[in-house]
Formats: sequence, C-alpha cells, structure tokens
Amino acid sequence: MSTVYDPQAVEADAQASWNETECFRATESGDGEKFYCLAMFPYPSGRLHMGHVRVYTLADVINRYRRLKGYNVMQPMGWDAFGLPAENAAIKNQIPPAKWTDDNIDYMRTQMKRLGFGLDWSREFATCEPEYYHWEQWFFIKMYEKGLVYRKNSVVNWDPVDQTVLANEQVVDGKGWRSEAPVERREMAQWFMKITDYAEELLDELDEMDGWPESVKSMQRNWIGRSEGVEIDFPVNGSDEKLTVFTTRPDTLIGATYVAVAAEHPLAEQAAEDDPDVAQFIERCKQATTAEADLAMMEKEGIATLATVEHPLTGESLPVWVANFVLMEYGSGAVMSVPGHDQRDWEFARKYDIPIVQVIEPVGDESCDLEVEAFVEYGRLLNSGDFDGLTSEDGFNAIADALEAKNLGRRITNYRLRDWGVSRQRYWGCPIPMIHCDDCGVVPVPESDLPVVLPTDVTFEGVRSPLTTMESFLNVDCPRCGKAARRETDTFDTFMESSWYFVRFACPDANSPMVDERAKYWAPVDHYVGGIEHAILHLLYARFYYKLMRDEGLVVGDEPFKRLMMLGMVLQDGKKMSKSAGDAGDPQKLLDRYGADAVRTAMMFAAPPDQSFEWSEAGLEGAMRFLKRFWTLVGDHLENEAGPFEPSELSEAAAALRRKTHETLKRADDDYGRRFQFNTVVSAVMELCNEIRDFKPATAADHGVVREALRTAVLVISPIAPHIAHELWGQLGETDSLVGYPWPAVDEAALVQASVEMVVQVNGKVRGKIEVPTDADQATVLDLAKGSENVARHLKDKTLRKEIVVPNKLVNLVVG
RNA sequence: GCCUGGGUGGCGAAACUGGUAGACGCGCCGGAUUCAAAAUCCGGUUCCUUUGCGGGAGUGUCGGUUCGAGUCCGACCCCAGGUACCA
Repeated sequence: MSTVYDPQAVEADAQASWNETECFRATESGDGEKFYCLAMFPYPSGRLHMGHVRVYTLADVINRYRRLKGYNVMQPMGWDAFGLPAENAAIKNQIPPAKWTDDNIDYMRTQMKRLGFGLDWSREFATCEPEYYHWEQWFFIKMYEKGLVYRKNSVVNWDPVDQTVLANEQVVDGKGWRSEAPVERREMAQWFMKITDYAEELLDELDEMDGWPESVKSMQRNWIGRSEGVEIDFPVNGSDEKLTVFTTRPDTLIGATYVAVAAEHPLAEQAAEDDPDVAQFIERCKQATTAEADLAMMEKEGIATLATVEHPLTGESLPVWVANFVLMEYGSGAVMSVPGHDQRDWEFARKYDIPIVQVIEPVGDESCDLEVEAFVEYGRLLNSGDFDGLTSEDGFNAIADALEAKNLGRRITNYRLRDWGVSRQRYWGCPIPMIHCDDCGVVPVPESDLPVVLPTDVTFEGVRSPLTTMESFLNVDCPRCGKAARRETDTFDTFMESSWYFVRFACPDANSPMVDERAKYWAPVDHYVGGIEHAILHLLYARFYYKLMRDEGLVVGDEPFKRLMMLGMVLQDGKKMSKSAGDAGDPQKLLDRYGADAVRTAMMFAAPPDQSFEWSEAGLEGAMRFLKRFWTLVGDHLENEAGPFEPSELSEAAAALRRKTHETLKRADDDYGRRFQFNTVVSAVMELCNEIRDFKPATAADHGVVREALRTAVLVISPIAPHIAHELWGQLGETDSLVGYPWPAVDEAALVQASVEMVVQVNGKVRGKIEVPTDADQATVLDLAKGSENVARHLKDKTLRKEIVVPNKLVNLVVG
C-alpha cells in the first residue's frame, strides 16, 4: 500500500473495476426488491456547476446505500436537451443549437464519469433525439383525440421591434433584453392540455403522499387552490348578456358597489368603441408583461365605463369598470367588487371615490373601521335586507339559495390552477405534430408519419425561429383532403419532455408504444432527488402526465415519485448557480486538484440536503485532510497483526471503541435511511476515526477491535467517498466487492454502558454533572445530584420546591 | 403582492420527541518537528468577567407558554426559492 494518498490513481482504479464488472448496470432480473433512484436530469448548459455536483452526489449516495441494503437499484442518466439557452447561443455565436447541445452533453458526461457516479449509462438518451420526442408527439395526438388537448387564445410577451415572443426571463424591467423595446401583451392561439380535469385528483392525492416533504405538498395545494364559492350572473343593462363572476364570499354580495372587467374583456372592448379614454386605458394595460409577480405588485388602476349591470338580488344598477388587475386568463375575466370587505377593492374604491358599504359586522372583538381598512373577517350580515342577522356561513347559503332560485347563480368548486399552455414560438423544441389546412382546419399528423423531425441544419437570421420561414418544413399535404397545407411551427414547452423521461429510462429503446412492460417493473421512481425550484411546475406536470399515461394503461399506480428529496440551492454570489454568470462554479479544477472523493465529501459535509448554502472551496482542504488521515490510519493499522476478540474480555478502552463503532453504524443507517441527512454521516465517521487514532492497542485482540472499526468506517463512508473506500476495503483484506456488500447488523450488546453522565440544573441553569449507574432509580439520582459540590452551594438556604428527573439525562431542582 | 422555506461562534454547521447550545470541520492562536518553510502531529478557541474555582449573557427582533424554549405560540424584520415562456 502506498503511504501517500493519490486520489487520481485510486479513483482511476476504482472506476476501472466498476466498469469491468458492470456493477451499476440494472436488470429486471436482479436480486432484491427493485429500487429506482433518480436525480432530475440536467439541462446541458455547458459545464457542470456545483449545484449539479450536489444533486448527483446526493442521489449517488442513496443509490450506493440502497445497494448495501440489498436492493436491486437502477440509477440512470440523460439530458433535458431542448431549451432556450441553446437558441440564445445560436443567435449569439452562430452555432446550430443541436451542435451546441451535443458538445455540452459530451463535456458534461465526461465530468460526471470523473465524479464516479454509479450510473447505468446504457440507458442514456437526450430528449432532442427523434426516437424520444416521437412518442411525445404520438401521446399528444392520443390526448387530442381524447379531448384533453385544445386550442385557445392566450397572452404572450411581444417584442414589437424584434417581432417575436419573449419568455418572461427575456423581459428586463418591462423591456426586451435584446431590443430594449417596451414589451406588449398580445393574444395568440396556443395549444393547451386539460390539467384542470385532474385538479381534484392532483390535490386529494397529496394527502396520501407520505414520502413528500410537507412544504412541497403545501406549495402544490396552494397552487392548485381549490375554493368553494358561487358563480354569479350580473345581467348587463341594455343587452341580453350576463357578466359572470366567481366569489368565495357571496355573503358580502349585497355590499357589491361595482364590477370590474379585464382590458381584453368584450365589455371593455365595446366600451372602448364609444369612449376614447377607455380605449386609451386599454392600450396602456397592454404595456405590461405576462408575469404574475409584476401584475400583483403593479399600482392598481382602472377606468369607469358607461356600461352598467344589474345587481342580481337588489336590482340596483352597478357601474362596470375596466381594471388592470383583472386578467382575462383567470376565470371569466370579471370580478364583483365589495370594497367594504375586500382590501384590494377597498383601496380601489378609495382611489376612485366609489361607495364603500358595510354589510358584515364583527361578532367577536375584531376591530372594524371602514375608514381605515376593509373588514375581511367572517361576521354577521347587516344592511342586507332579509339576510340581516345571519352569520357569514348562513348568509353564504341563504344568498346562494336565492341566486339559484332566480337562476342567476350556482355553487361551484373553483380551482386556481389553469390549463397547461404547451405552445412555444421557438425553434429548439419538439415540433407540435399538427397541420393547418384551409379547408379542414387543424388536422393531427397521422401516426404513420411520426415523428415530425425537427430540422437541425439551420441558421439563425435574427431572433425568430428558423422554422417559420423554412419552406421545406412548412409545406405539407393535408392528411385529410390532400391539398397543400402548412405545418404548425410552434414547439412544445420543454416541461413536456421532463414530464415522462423517468418512465422512458425503464425502457429507453422501446419503439411501440412510448414505453413497454419494463416500465411496470421500474416505475414509480422510489427516490427522486432535485432542486426545490422544481417544487411546483415540473413536479405537478409530471404527476399529471403520469396519470394520463396510467389512463392509457402504460404505467401502473397513480403517482410517479414515491419519495421526494428537495435540495436547497447551491448559491454563488447569493444567486442560484444556473442563474449566475461565469464558470466559477465549474468543479473541473477541484477534481484535478483534490479528486472526486474529496469533492463529494466536501459537498456532502457542507450542509444538510434541504438547506441552501453559498458554495465555498474552504471545505475542500478539510475533506482532503480527512481522507489522507483515513488513508494513513489504515496503513498504520496494517503493520500490525489483528486477532480475534471476545467482546466480554476487552479492556475498558477497547470496549469503548467497539461501542463507538456500533454507534456509528447505527447512526449512519438512520441518517442514510430515515433522516436523509448525510453531513452528519461524515461527522460520525470523522469522530470514529478520531477515536481510533486516540486508542492505543496493546494486544492482537485490540488490533482486532481496530480492524472492525476501520472496516465499519470504510463501509459507512463508501456511498459518499466510494473510490477510497474501494481501495481501503481491498487493503483490509476483503475480497468481495464493496458495491452491494451486505450492510452489517449492529451489535446491540456493544452499545450497553455501565454508567452515564447526568446534568444537574438549579432553576434551569447547569450547576454540576454527576456520573450515575445507567437507569439508576430516581432517589439515587437525586441524592447524588444534591450532594454534588457546586449544586449544594446553590441549594444552600433555599427552599426546594420541585424536583424533575429525566432518566439518564438531567435533573432540575427548582428552589425559591 | 401572494405561496413555501430559512436566520445558531470569525466561517460551514450539530443539537432527531421541549432537556448540557456550538458535536464535526474550516479559520485563527500557541506548541512539536525543521537550518528555514510547506506538509504533518499535539493543545486551545461563543462573548463578557475572574489569577483560578466560578459568575453573567447568548440561537434575527419583540412578547408569550413551561420547572426548562434554538425547538412550541403570537407579532415583526431580513434573506432565498416559486409565481404558470429560465430549467
């Protein structure tokens, strides 16, 4: 054994051995219960950054730990290859997106291999390959035929100078990032998938998902946003039309003093025809982005129209306003306003001198002063005619009944969740397999003509998608009537690819249909690891897609991810890595200098998985030092002859080391398997190594105890630092592969201690420590506590009022 | 704005079920080794006070519950993620 730890040599050897035995290649016939371990696949942005190192190391730790526990583990890797950055690179550097993407994949794959992840590379694919997106197109048409796909108008960010649609990210301070022209809201026909049909199931199932963090379930619940309320019709005066609004507070209906509609609402457009001021206001409303955060923080503005509606219960005439905070995308694009009992309406009414009427009074001691703010709590109805005196709950029902009786309203369940808009006006994505025919309208591409292949030999002229001007792509015969027609040039949202890739990994070569029987063995994913930034969108779309696939008989079960581990962000300059500029996050130079094990150990040791932290190289030296010490510890030990030992005949010091060994084993098992906290596993192994260092073995039996401790340390650290563990395992004379070696049982007898230290508090402050026999009775403990010197001083001349004993932990003596 | 997290020494953190706050590591200080340095090894290291024993304060801020609060409750401040076209 070399006395110097050389990570480059050790790591090359270990990796060669894994490649040779193909120990990470997964098959359905493997021994043990199946375990599908998956980290969210990366977007090939260029080089790995420390955020990637973190997520893939964490997943690999779980992978390797599960193998030690006897599972048949599958851990694949692939590439989420479509996306905006490839197009930006193409526009900037004139490199075709396909080439840019392929180069990035090659570089990142090499880096991943260098990190020693136990991946089954035979399953690798990139989503930009026609063999993959073929099935996405196929499935989309299936869903179209099923009525779960439809087309409607929806708002986009329009850059009037570049004549193109911008992503929210490409809008900076309301201006296009390249043109710097103010963006406009513009409506366009787009494809949608009916995720709202599954809203109830997506919501209700969260309650059963024990393997998901509460915070993520809570975010998804709020995002889906189920609410019970009433849909109310306000007849439009001078027309047969009705203005329909939704409210969760019909108890406040009598207090409605106006209604407000979105700028794109037909009533607003009608009003604009007669009133240039309204027309001008509507134009101004278009000078905004589509981002909800911008809209929610925007100054609330509006303009009155001459139109009025009739209050459905009082018959009173209410003015119709056009307001910038009402959005056509949400519900019906209209709201009723009750300024007395809704804070936003109150502020709006104050600003524009609209009457504020109180129709709810508090029943408890809440303050209510409509001069100061709206009263938004539930209470008792007043100024509401026949409904006066009812509680809000009863008023809700009485008013809903009255509306239903007049056929001007109905109780409904409303969801905040909106249907999934999947159209993107971009080049580097999966072509939407639809054809536009002048005679037949929209016609799906026939199954036999799939896939619609994205041409990769393209040049960017300006910023618009090359597809829009590529005649060879555009021109196609209508599959229905045979006349000349045109292809859809929009591509899919990239969340489409990431919504089912994890099923495809089970059978990456399946070619009819999208997945085969192997998917039923591997899916669902048993442990899914990824960044917290995906808590809502990706995970919700993937859950939805899995249900769609279930309903097609392609997968079994209702949910795609049994256990979910959400990682905090690795920050750089206070920002998430994928957003920060430069390549300071590139791990390459760290791998060259310290090796993969040190990088992996430092990353795992830095923080618990769910916590965000600022990456710093400071921990690398420490990790490297630890690995060197570990190496030397084993080397020194091997100079001695280790013999067998009888646990009951060990010296006190040797028994203490054995106890530490088995405590470490127990703690690590709990941290790996239950708590999913790996920084403390590293600490535990460091502590064990420190105790081995401090132990002075005198006999062959003592060396045997050290051997057991080192063997345990190697096994426990192996999921985190697998290369050095592979080498030291062999050095310690083990001939079986460490990958998948059975995790040893804890010797409970080794954990038993004769006495424990207890803390003695007086009035909650620590005043002494006592050594007592384990599980000593209360009287013995109290006697020892009161007799301890410093404690006795604090008890002197005081009256003992209370004695609290927490067995084997502490005593608290309360004096007055 | 709204939803979800987070805030503990000089720094990364630990404290799992309300029971010794700061394990483990980084950094720093002192020592050994060395001609010297690097590397390595040993010791110390929350702050204030004390020669020492000890005493006091302390987990973002303010308040509460409790024998006892980093942990539970209420209000607030700051930071991060998401906010439907970044992925």
